[in-house]
Amino acid sequence: MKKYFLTTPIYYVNAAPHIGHTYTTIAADAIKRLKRIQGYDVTLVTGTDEHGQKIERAAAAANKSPQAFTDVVSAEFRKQWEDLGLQIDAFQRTTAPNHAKVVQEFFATCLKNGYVYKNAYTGQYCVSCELYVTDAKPGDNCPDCGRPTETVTEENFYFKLSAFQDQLLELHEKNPEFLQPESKRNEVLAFIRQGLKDISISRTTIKWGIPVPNEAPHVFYVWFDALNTYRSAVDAATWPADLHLIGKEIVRFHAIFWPAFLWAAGLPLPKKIFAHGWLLFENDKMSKSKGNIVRATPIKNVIGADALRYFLLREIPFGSDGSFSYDALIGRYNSDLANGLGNLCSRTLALIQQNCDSRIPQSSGDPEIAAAAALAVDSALDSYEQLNFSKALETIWGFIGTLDKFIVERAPWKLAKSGETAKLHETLYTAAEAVRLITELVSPVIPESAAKIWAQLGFETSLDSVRTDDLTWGKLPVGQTIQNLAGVFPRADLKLMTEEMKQGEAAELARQKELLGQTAAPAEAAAPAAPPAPAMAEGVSPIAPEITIDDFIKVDLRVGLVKTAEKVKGADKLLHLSIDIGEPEPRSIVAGIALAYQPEQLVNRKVVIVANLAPRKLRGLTSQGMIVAASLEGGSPALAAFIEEVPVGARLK
RNA sequence: UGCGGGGUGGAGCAGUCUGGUAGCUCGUUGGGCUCAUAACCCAAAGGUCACAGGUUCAAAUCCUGUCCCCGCAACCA
Repeated sequence: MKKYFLTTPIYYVNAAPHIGHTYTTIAADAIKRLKRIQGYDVTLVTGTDEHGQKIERAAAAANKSPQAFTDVVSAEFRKQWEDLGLQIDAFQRTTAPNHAKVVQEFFATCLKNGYVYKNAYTGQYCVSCELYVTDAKPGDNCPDCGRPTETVTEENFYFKLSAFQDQLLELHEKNPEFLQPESKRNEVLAFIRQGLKDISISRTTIKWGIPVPNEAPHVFYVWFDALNTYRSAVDAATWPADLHLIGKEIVRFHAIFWPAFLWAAGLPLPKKIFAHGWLLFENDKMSKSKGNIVRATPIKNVIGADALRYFLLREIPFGSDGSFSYDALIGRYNSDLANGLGNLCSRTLALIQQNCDSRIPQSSGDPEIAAAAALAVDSALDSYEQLNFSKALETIWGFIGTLDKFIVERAPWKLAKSGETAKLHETLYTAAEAVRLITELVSPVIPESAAKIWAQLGFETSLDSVRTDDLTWGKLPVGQTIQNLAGVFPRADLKLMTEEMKQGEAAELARQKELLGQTAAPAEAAAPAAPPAPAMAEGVSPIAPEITIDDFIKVDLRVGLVKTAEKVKGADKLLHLSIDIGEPEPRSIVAGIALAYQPEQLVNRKVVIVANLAPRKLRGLTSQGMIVAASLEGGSPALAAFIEEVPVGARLK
C-alpha cells in the first residue's frame, strides 16, 4: 500500500498547549483521515521539543528539574491530542533516548561529509531567544525580543549552510510545490538571495540538550536537534516525509535549514512543506497582555471537538491568518452543523422511519441529484487535495442546500398521503444516499459526528474503512435498517455556551498554571517549533519570584517633575522628557509613552522615576532613568501619580 | 521609516495570478411549507468593488500615484 507520512511541528514545551497548537494538529489529523480515504497507509507524527535554556529557566522557576518539567508539559500535549480524539501514530520527544542517537549519528555523517566545522565566535547573544544578534554592538538590545544582549565568546560547531545556497535556490525555483502557500515561497527565495551564512549548531552555554559526541560541553542547538525529530519518530524506511505541516513562523527553518541538513547527511528531502497562518482572537493577536488566549479543552467540553474542527477548517482559508471568536464559532455551528447537516439528517431519517418502516427503500435515486452528487464529490476531493478545506466544505454544504431544496420540491410528506409510493421511495433513497456520501466526505473534518450519522444510517462497519471507491452513487444498501435516531448537532444557545466556554477557559488556565508551577516563568511566544501566539496567562500576570527588603531597597524610586517633553523624531512611541528630581540638572529620560500621552499633558506633572537605573541610549538619546507606570491591557501605560502634594525628589519606599 | 497583509451591500469573506453577467455565509423584510433541530424552501431590499489617473471595445481584476487599517521591526530603562 502507498505510504503517506506527515508531521506537525514539534511543539516547544515551555508552556502548555493552546488553541494555536490545536489548530495545527487538528489540520494534520484531518489530512491524515483524508489520505486514508484515498487509500494511503498514513503515519502522523507530532511531539515535543524539550531542550534549551528557556526550558531550563521555566523548569527552575517551577522548582523542577528540566526533565521533570518537560515530562509534565509533554504529557499535557499528549493528553490534549487524546482528548480531542486525534489519530496520532507517533508522539516523539526530543528527550527520547533514540532521538539523541539519531541526532548524534546525523551529526557524525555531516561531519564526515565535511559540512560541519568548529569555530570560535564572539558576539552579542540574546539569552531569551537563544540567538546571536548579528551586527549588534555591546549594549544593544535584541531586535526580536527587545531584551539586552550579552557579550559572549563561545566555541561552536558550525554548519556550512553557505555551501547550499545555489542548491536551495534551485530547489525552490524549480519546485514551486515544495513550499506552500506561494507567498511563503517568495519570502524564502528572497531570503536565500540575500546570501546565506553558516549557522551555529551547538552551544556550550546550555546544559539541557543532547551532547555532541566526544565534545563536552557542547550540546546541540535547537534546530539541529528538533528537526531530526521528524526522522527519529519513525523507522528509517518511513523517511522522507510527504508533508511537514508548520506554522508560518518557522518557515525558514523548514524550507532552508532542513533541506540543507538533509543534503549534508545524504538523505532525501521531505516532499512538501505547508505553512498555515496565525490564529487571531477577534482579529487581535493572542497575547498574554491582552488576556485573550484560548484553549481547546473548554471549547470541546461545551460544544464538542467536531464543532471546533469544523470551525477552524471551514472559517479560515488554509494558509491565511484566521480569526477565532466564540460568536463566530457558535454561529458556524448553528447555521452549518445544526441547521444544515444535522437537520438534513434528521428530516431524512425521520421520513424513512415514518414511511418506510425504518428501511432504506428500493430505488436507484434521482438522476439529477446523483449527477450533482458526483460533481460535488469531485470538486470537494479536488479542493481537499490542495488542502483547501474551506473550499471543500463550502462545496459540500452547497450540496446540502441542493438536497434541502430537493426535499421541499418533492414534498415526500405529500407523496405519502397521496400514495405515490414509487416517487416517495425514490425521493427518500436519494436523500439517504446523499447523506451517506456527505457523511463520508465530511468524515475527515468531523469524524466523531460523521461516525454517529454513519451508525444511524445503519452501517455497522467503521467509517474509517471508507475509501474513494465508495464515493460513488448507489452504494447505500437497499433494505438496510436505520438506527437510533438522535440529533447529532443540537442547536447551541449563544449566550449560554459562550458563558460556559469562558468559565471553562478560566478553569483550564488555572489548571495549567498549577501544572507548570505557580511562578512559572512567563515564557513567551516565538518558541521555535510552536505555532502562533504567545503562551501563558490571561488577566493578572504571574507574580514575580519573592525578594527581600534588601533587594527592594536597591531600587531608588523618586518623585520627579516634568520640565519639558517632546516627541522623539522618527519614533512613534518615544517621548524625550527632562525631569527634575531635585538634582542640579534635570534628568534626560526617554519613555515609551507617546501613544498614550501628548507632550503638553505631561509638563508640570509629577511622576515617579527609577533614579538609579543604568543609563541607556535610545534612538540616540540618553535616558537616565525610567518612568513608573501601570501596564494596561494592550500594553498601554498609565503613569503613577499621587493624590497628596509631594515634594520633588522624595524617595518612595 | 522599512517589510508583510488588507480596504468588495449591515457583519464576515470569495473573486484579482489567467480583464468580459459582482458571488457566498450570516443578518434584515415579505411569502411558502410542516418531514425536520423555532428548522427548511422561495422572493426582495442593500454595493459608484478605498480614492484619483492611465491602458483597453471592456477594469474589482492590469499599470501609476494617493489615502486608510492591521501585524512585525526599527525605538516602549
